[in-house]
Amino acid sequence: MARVRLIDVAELAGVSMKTVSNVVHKYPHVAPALRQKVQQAIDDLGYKPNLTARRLATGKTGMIALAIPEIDHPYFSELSRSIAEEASRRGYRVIMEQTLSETVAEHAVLQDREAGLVDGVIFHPVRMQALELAKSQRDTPLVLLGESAVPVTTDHVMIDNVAAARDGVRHLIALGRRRIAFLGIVADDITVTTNRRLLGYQEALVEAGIPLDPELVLMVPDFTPESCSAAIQAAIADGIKFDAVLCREDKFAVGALQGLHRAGLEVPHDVAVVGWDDTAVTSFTRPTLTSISPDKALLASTALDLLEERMNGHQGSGRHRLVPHSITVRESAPASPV
Amino acid sequence: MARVRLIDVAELAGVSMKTVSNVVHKYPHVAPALRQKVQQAIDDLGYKPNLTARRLATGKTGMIALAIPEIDHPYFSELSRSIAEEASRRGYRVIMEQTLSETVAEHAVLQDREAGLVDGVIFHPVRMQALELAKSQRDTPLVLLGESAVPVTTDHVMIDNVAAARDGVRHLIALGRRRIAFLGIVADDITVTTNRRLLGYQEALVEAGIPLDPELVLMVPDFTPESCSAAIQAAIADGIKFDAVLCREDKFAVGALQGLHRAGLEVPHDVAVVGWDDTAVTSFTRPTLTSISPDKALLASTALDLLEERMNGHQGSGRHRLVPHSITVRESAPASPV
DNA sequence: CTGAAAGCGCTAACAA
DNA sequence: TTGTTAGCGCTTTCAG
Repeated sequence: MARVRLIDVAELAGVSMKTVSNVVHKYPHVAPALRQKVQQAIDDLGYKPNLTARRLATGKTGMIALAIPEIDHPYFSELSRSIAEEASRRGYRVIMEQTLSETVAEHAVLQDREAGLVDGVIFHPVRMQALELAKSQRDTPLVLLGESAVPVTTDHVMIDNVAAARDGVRHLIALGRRRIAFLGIVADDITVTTNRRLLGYQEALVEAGIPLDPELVLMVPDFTPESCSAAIQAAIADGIKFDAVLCREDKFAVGALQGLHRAGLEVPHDVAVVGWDDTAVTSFTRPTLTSISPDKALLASTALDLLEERMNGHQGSGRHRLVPHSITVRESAPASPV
Repeated sequence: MARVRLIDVAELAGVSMKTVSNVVHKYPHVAPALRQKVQQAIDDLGYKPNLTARRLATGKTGMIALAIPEIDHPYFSELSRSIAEEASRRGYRVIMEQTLSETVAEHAVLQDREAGLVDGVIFHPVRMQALELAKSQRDTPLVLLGESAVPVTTDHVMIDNVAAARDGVRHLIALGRRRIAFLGIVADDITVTTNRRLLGYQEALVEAGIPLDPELVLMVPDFTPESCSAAIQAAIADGIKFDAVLCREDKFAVGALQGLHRAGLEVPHDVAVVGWDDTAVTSFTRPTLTSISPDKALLASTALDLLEERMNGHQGSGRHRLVPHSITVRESAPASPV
């Protein structure tokens, strides 16, 4: 069954392509009789416009690319959902690009691999540096997410990680905790994100007059909950005392919870735990997890706002938007002292 | 900065478009000197082929659509990752289509694929019936996932849900459990999937000579863990006795674990729990979750195998592939009796 | 309000 | 081995 084209419809209806096109686009000024006839022909033939051809003609693809490290990481899958919904609300389709945090894959995103494929790109880099990003010549609009790289030249959306970490620690301090650990620094992966969060953690401590204790900044070999659990247990075995843990992401907090449980400590009674990202896993754990919560929906819509402006020709220099965060209180670090 | 086109490169290099095209496509029979010169021009101009134009000319889009209910459901996000990786390995990009389990959105998936946007579609329906799917006009290859609708006319990949449920129950029986509950039937949402799993559950019971007890088939109002927790607690409050629960998905099992804990029961000692899908959450819970594990990677590659064959012109009738499953044993239902 | 025709950028058959 | 050119299917001036 060969595809039916615009011109086939035109012939059947005995009109020109333009008229068919007008009907397809619901252009108002078409004689009712003609519209009728054309619509009939469209239905009879089962005509569907070829989007690729339309794109070539208009220059707009109606698609955006979303490039993230991992589709199945809780934070990114939730963020993807927000972005996908927001995009579809605005009439865009989204093509998924998974970088797996690999440098080559991230470069590929910037190489305009999507040349002419998408109208714009939303990219959450983790490896690329601001400088590299700034240097890359692109002609497809780009909006950056996250804080790994913040080149002044490019539009960017993120939460204030320093402030958020500070808020998390303040919450813990309000609970009466003084020995607050930070989990964790991933070996060989000192990302900007981690640094920002660590900085906020330290600021809040200093602000409260609590001396910084380097041994409270825990190291982990990788990003798995298991490693975090082991790190917590090791710290306890080493005699390091702490009554709270601020975790750099929910999965770390999951590991912390497990490690604490195995060590025979009770959360939040003995140790309070705060996660980060407020993903669905926060309600899967025991106890449920208090977590720092970036406003993902707003993040998505802000990113799309900026991107759409660029796609519509906005030419100014890089804009930077801070999206609000909050802290969702659950059992692992309740609202008031236990 | 206007986009640079093939013809611009050709002019700069002083050759024809065809030669440039040959270089771009790494066609071997090009005089080295020319290749050199053309490559130079490409680099100087920063030429990137316009994929949309290429598509119009070739008729291949190099893209497939992946239509799933929810991007951020653990099972679907993990499946998406497998599919995205497999697709990219084969040179396809994937565009994400989220149906949110809505009938209109599912119909849109089938309309869309007529639009020349993608070369093929992988679709996990939950609302559409086999009949509707079978009726739909098709000129874009389609592969179905899941068991909601299994029209004989369409390629299809799934696991044997009846057998998998049977295996789950057998595992529980081997643990010495006799009062095995099924969680759960979602009100107003009697899907085929649930039915298959329920059937396997019943078969295994019958096979073991355990009488079926309708009150052990638990109802839940919706898909949240909270509702499952409540359902479990309500059952216990009603005096229903059980020593094991087979759950129709991991999130239900998470809820079961919470409900059991709140009711003061210990897992697996008092009640053993088996989840379904073997998603990452299985290791986030306490205790960790034994779960029925579909081979997601194989599911992804099988779906792409079928789809690629169709895209390459295969015309036979619908093929149905069963992908193996296993049961990943963790703490909630260990390998041997406790 | 409708028709004719010139692109959009690339591919591929056919020539040279 | 390289050049020419006719499409791919739709949009969009510009006439009529």
